Amino acid sequence: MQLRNHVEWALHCAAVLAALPEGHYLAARHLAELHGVPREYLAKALQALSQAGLVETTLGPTGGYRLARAPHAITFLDIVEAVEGKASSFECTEIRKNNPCRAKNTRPIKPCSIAAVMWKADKAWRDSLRETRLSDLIGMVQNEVDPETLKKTIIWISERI
Amino acid sequence: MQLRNHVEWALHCAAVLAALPEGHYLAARHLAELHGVPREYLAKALQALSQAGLVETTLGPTGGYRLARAPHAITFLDIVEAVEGKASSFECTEIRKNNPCRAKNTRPIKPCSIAAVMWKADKAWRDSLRETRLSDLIGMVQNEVDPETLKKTIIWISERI
DNA sequence: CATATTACAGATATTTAATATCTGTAGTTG
DNA sequence: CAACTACAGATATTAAATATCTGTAATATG
Repeated sequence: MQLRNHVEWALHCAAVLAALPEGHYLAARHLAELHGVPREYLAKALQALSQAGLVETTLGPTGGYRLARAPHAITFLDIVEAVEGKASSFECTEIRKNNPCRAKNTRPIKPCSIAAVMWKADKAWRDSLRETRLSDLIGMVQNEVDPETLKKTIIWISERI
Repeated sequence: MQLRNHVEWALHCAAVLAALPEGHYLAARHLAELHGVPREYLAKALQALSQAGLVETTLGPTGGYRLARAPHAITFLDIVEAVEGKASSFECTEIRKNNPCRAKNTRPIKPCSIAAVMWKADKAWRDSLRETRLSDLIGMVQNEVDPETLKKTIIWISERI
């Protein structure tokens, strides 16, 4: 069970957008170059964020993406669900109804307790993702990169917005 | 992000094995028929349980599978990890190192805080799965199926062990 | 107004993983 | 010995992830 790389890309892009000066847009082209990922494919992930209402876009030169809400109002879960979907990681296919001992016209089966356990775990995963907001990230990310690179990156971005 | 159907099958099979009378084996063929899934493919999931040491097997007629430990000593996580692996649902590909502003010989990057959040959520998922044991299931499953089917199923199994 | 640039939807191709089956081998029971 | 089992490994099929391409409409700038 692996999350798509879109999730990783979208999270890193969102972290960058969260640090962007107020009102400016950053284009998909620059986000792709900054992270070293294919531009056209990253665009799909960004469009998913757009459809979920997490980012705003504008066209033309100086166009691109910016957050639609304040960083503290966007959680990891928002982003993960935008690109990966809201469906549970466990799908119950009701194999109980394949039991050869079960009469066809038996009354509807009660909820599957195995599925319930799996769904509870899925909920725990989502609850955990909901606990962290983009605003929590800003300090962390700036602290984990070396100062020289951080300085250059800020300049690099400022030249493209 | 979807778990493989092997997970669902393995959990239902384990629930059946947990209810088996002491010392008896149930063959993959019967587990497949009971759940209405392809025998050869289910066998792969059962073999994964065997390799993880969760079930014991024996060959020949009357051969098959039984739990290697008491139901209270086997958790959902044991079974999920046996068939799905222990790798985290989030893989960090370190796209930070693709930053064009970063000098090649920069000292090793500190742990990625985005990955840390994702791994924490993965841990929350696993912690939740570890909370439920096969022994917890026995009562639940017997309560969710109608009495007539349950009775017939117990007989059906008893004729095959 | 003209040009360059953008997001975006949709189609298409490629690669990888999931699903499924088949074959042969070795051990077990009666 | 005959029938049955688990199991490893090879192979085939199907679906999903990954990646690219094309055309369209909107926007800023000169």
